[in-house]
Amino acid sequence: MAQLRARPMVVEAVRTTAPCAGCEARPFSVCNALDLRDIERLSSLAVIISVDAGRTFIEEGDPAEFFFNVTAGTAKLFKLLPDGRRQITGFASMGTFLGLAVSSTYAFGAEAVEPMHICRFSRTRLRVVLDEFPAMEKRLLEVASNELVAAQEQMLLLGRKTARERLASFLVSRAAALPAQDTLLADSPAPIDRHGPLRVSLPMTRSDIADYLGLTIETVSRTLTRFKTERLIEIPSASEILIRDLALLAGLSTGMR
Amino acid sequence: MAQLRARPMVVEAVRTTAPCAGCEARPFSVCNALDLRDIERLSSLAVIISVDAGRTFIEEGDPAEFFFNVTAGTAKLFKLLPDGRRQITGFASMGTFLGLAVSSTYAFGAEAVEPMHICRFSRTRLRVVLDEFPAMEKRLLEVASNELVAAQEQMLLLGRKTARERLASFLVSRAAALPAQDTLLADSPAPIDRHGPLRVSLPMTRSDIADYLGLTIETVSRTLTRFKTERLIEIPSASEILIRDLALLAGLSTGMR
DNA sequence: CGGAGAGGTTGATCTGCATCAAGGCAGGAA
DNA sequence: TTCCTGCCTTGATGCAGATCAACCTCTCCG
Repeated sequence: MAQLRARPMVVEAVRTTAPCAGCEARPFSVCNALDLRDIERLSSLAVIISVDAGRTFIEEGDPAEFFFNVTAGTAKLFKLLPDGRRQITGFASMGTFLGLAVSSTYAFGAEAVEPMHICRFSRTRLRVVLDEFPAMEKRLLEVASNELVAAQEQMLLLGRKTARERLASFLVSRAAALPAQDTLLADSPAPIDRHGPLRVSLPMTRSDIADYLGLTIETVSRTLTRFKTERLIEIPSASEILIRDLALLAGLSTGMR
Repeated sequence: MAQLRARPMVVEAVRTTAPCAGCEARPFSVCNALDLRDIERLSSLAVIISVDAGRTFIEEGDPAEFFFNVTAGTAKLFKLLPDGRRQITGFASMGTFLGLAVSSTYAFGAEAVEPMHICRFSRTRLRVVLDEFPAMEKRLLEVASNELVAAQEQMLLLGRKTARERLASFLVSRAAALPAQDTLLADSPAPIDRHGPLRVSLPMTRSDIADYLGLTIETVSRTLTRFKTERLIEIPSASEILIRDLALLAGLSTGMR
């Protein structure tokens, strides 16, 4: 259970001032609450940074100087125990807003699992702007509320579900998040109850999945293999899963058998 | 792991329109963001209800018609799996605001563990008022952010801590929450690092504690007994714990030994 | 092309906590 | 008082998932 991990240093490549107006992530993010004129104002505060895969860009306990908005790539958010045990509390992808804590230090760390682009704001300066734009503050409250609901769902998973149910839940939630990731054209309201095969990408390692689900690498691997032999999924490559019957998997995730 | 539970009906005793001005819970709640004039306005929307111990007043999945503000007593918030497994996601006491979800249905259930007084607002009507009082909306964002941090801490507990560490964490967090509960006089910033004995009350049952920590009743009982034999705590009664060395317990809660 | 290293899979064994089982204890009703 | 009834404790046993240990399979780089 206890495994120590290296702590990569926080280094970032600052790129340029942000062109919010043409931002691809805007439709998915809190920034969308503003109209074009206000976006201009926001733009002046934002700095876009690039983060390499494996790079830690938020260190738990460090002074919380910035807010972040993910515009490309995926990060894992995590908390550590002194002996190195790790709990991943979530994955952040395009449109995710980070750094909501009221405290003056970050309550969690964040590390890129894929190369990322991140929009960075000074906390103090964004706070001033937020007072001018109540629409954005309202949007942030919505985001926080949704994350709270997701967090409660994850507590149910971690506290009461079996390994099988955890993996099933994970795959189903990945599948549910899909349309926001690739179907930019269709404006359909998320085909969650689809039956046909569904391709899910897993940019994170088995170790990350294990630390997210409160399991070990071995149990994750074994359980996925078992799903495969049961014809619930296919595993074309380690980072890609094909769901053959989403409804069945969804049932499994809540303990139906 | 699977135990079915009875589902008590939702019945509430409506009392009267709320006198927010003299509300004892106000210093602890979001309402404190408003000045006396605005409080008057808020008062007109609030209805105070009494809830008996054991009564469910929020049913998971029901239409989310109300916001709630706890003014007295304690509630457990929980999510259920179809087979009856339960995860308690938190306890709500004086000052706690409930019902933040954006969704149109409640994402969790709530049941009183002690007799309660609750301040109830119509969601739609409060929303209108919130637009007028950005200070309160801002306060809600703070509350949500803090709960998010607490939720992440709980995920770490549920995903990665041992039974001993979970119980230690639970007792320590109960002790940390103490000053807000009984020390109204002193304005000290929470004596978390105290060493002397510290009295903690546990209004919830062992079953509730188990469902909050992702354990069984038996493990909770055994672990507390072990703490007692190790002279870390005393147990004058089942609903009361005396912490003999908070610092030691706090160390235990993060895996130090 | 080969070799190294990181990540993934599979098998054998162990163990912390769950499950099953039996009392104990305190408070309320008759 | 005695008898419930709900909650808690304690003991014996079982098992899901952790741990320990190979081995496989990529991918990258010389």
